[in-house]
Amino acid sequence: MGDRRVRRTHAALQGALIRLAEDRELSQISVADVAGQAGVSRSTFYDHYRDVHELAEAACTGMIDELVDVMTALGGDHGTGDPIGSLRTFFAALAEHASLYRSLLGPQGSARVIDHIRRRMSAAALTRATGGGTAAPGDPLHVPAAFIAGALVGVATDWLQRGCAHTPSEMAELTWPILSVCHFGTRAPAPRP
Amino acid sequence: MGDRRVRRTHAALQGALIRLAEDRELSQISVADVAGQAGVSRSTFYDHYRDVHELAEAACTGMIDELVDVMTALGGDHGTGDPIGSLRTFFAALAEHASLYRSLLGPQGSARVIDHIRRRMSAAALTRATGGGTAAPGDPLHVPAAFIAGALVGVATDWLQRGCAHTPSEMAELTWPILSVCHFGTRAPAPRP
DNA sequence: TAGGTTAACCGACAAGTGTAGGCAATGTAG
DNA sequence: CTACATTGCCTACACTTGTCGGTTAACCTA
Repeated sequence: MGDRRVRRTHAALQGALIRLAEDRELSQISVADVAGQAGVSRSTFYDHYRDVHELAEAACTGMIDELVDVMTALGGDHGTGDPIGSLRTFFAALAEHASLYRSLLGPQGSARVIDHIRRRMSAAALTRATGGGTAAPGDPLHVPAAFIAGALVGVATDWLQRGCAHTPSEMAELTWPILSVCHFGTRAPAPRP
Repeated sequence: MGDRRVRRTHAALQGALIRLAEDRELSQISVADVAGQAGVSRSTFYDHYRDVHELAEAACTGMIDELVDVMTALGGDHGTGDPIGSLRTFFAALAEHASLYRSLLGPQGSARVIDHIRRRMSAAALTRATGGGTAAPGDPLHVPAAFIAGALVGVATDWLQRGCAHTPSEMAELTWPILSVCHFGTRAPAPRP
């Protein structure tokens, strides 16, 4: 199990895609491009991934931990931790590879990657909301989790598409006032009459 | 101007795509499929649209008015109107063409369509926030607009992917408590100390 | 209705996609 | 170290994609 050749090929393909997606739109990257950049034959690509989108999903799983962490680090109602600092880390991680994320999340990007990132962030928020426990498939807590995850993905995408007009710190300061009032850390949010 | 043939071909292609996307994933729909279903030659397709994603974007622009309207209809801080009713309309419009929207917004969907819907909803929210005026490119109000738009797209996508487990009314009731506290109708949101 | 305009179709082309079978090199287990 | 299993590569194939000119027919305007 865990053949060394497989790990090498996976790393080569994922690295090649990341490199290419930094100066080109994802839709303009062909399987042949990736295989060539990775020094791997085209048929080998298909031995591991079905298409470019599947590779992109695999490639970003190793990159988005910093993005997902923001969901668990956010204090929510409890006021613990440093939520603005977490948000700054979130936006800084995006800025670190701005052109890459713009290529993946923008209009020419991949619905698969967008869905994957949103899903992981939503799952993290849900885990936090249930206090580490697991939620039933029809649990209403899925709604606030998807709400927050989608909101942050939306803000991030909008920010990247505008060329990162604000600094990560400014974005954190602008986002927190809205996010803080979205009670997503409690099981029974109290409706406002 | 406005050649009748062009309108007919556009309608035929958009209708064909909508029909096909209702029982197949968007990624499994080829240009030849759409052209055949529309009774149009393949080269004619390329005379009007660059690829399936561009057609999908055009096809949904005529469908998402009900989705966009929720942004302007939401009362926000003013408490005017019937926000829960607007949200119900929003989710009901999604449910009306559930399999189509699932095909467009899901992992096998189109980043172009996702981005387009989010952008239009964000623009509507921004217009409402500025009271009908126009916002500068770097205006901080872009952040809450993108926040709300992304949140609703996220909730909608999550709901569709779970097979619409709740009714539109339930979704409206679940979404409103979170959405209502996100002050997006005022120019100067008051930060919480 | 007669005219020029232009959309739609056709055929063909290079390039990319996805799949299959066979072969050589590498890795792992014994 | 040896033997077996697996990986990666090569070749080849049918198919799709995106783009050309050139032709026919429909459309708008006057």
